[in-house]
Amino acid sequence: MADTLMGASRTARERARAELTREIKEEARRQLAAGGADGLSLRAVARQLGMASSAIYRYYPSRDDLLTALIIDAYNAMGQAAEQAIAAAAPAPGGAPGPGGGIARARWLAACHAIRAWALANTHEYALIYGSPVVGYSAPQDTIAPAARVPLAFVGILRDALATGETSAGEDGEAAPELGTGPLADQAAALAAALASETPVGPAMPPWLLVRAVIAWTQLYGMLSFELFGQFVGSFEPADAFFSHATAQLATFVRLPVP
Amino acid sequence: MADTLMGASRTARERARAELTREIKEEARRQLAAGGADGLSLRAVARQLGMASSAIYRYYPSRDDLLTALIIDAYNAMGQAAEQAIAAAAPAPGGAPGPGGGIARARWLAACHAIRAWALANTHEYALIYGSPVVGYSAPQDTIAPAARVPLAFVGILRDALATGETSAGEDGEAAPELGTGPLADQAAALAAALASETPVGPAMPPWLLVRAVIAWTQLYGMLSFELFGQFVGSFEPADAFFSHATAQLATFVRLPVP
DNA sequence: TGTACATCAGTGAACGCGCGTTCACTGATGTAC
DNA sequence: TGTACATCAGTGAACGCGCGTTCACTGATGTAC
Repeated sequence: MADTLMGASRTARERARAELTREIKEEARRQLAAGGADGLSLRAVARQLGMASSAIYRYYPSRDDLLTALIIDAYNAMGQAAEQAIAAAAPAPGGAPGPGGGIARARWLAACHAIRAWALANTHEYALIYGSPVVGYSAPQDTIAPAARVPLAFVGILRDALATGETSAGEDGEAAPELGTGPLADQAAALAAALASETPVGPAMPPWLLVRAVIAWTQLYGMLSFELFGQFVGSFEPADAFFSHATAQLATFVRLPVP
Repeated sequence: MADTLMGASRTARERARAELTREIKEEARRQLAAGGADGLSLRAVARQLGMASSAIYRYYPSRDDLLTALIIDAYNAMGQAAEQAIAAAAPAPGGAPGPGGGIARARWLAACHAIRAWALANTHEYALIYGSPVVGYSAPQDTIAPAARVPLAFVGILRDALATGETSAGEDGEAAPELGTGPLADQAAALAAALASETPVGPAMPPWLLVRAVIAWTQLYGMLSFELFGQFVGSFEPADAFFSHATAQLATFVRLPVP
């Protein structure tokens, strides 16, 4: 009976295949960290694993497929880092979150710092997903859901804040005119509608706040890229203090006030 | 006597050398635009120019030197685009600029849009200088002055605005505490001092405004990279409206108010 | 439980490609007398 | 102005390298009776 466990004992072949698939990807990630996306070579991976280079093709039909797997993993790892930080920032031991505790702000800042920590620890994986595109490679559909994890996590924080009333941004028309009418207002409204229909629970994001969130997101990304790609050398390096300062301002910018 | 002109008639050899050096660089830039930095090959350049691949080495001692030349050119081209836009935004037909005309803001916005236009028109050159670093290449000293042109142009706008009184940010201590004390305040003060000693004329940049300028600069860069590297696909693409909106907010953020 | 056949992981040789860089050389351009 | 020598651009062959991918094959693992 011990044989019929969960699937832990699928055939030996299947277990070996799963394990090798993982090992190949891990070795590939190691080479990515060493030499960037262009330094990743199937032959070198095979060599390191002590197998013939042609054997790799039993697991990944081409180099691009291996790259895609790494890209998806990178998006997911970054997304997970953000999500875990968000969860840890507000343990929510049961019951509704307190109304004025600044929980959303804490979550926001925690997510920003977790993303930076992940990026600093995984420079080349970060470059793989947010750096200049790899020439001759076009990302398949499978990457878009993982790529959306981080943005969605940020949006989630804001929607929760609207739901708990931590931010009152949704109600009055006060800041709405900042968008005016025009293409941007249309794009933002369309995106807000798409978000609302995907996860219909809770309050909808007002379009203008969505735009602010995207601004914050590009800002975060710009800072990380500057730091990782060496544009801060000689000015704000190390960038810890600058990053903390800027993210705090960003949190306020997306209407998550200091408690 | 017509022979002794400016230098237009250095020896035939020297003229030929200068011309070929330029042609090699131009062909290299063409290949860069086609295939990115990794698609740039000395052999392909030579082929296109109808010469032996070894001949390139009479002009550039190695592939890295050619890359460096392209990088410096890219920084300079982008810097020039910004500077020209700034100059054009305020023709200054003589006499002191009017006190409350919003000239500095116009300059700021013009610079942002000029930079975006340049980046959109020269995607791969942009990626070369602001994308993920080329593996195995480390930028020599010669690149740092050209790289500073754009940031210095932005700082110049702000200093002019302080000088003309278009922004009164320098006088009161109002916003100063936003930095507090700590590493960031120190870094900003050091950078402000370095800037002041480089170009001693005019008012010094208050450190907190300098930090805001850097935030704006990272934001601008983040938006451009998102747009160019395809992260806006399906949301704010085309990004014209978003960009205009965000840069307008940034101008206000660095204390260049709407007129 | 034991045998016959099908599946599939892994091999090793090969194809065809392109690259950066070096080197001894030829022949044209420049310079000094 | 004319000759003798030095400089230097450009050649073509070669070195040594690594890559992605294909293909016919061997041998182990799984499956059906």
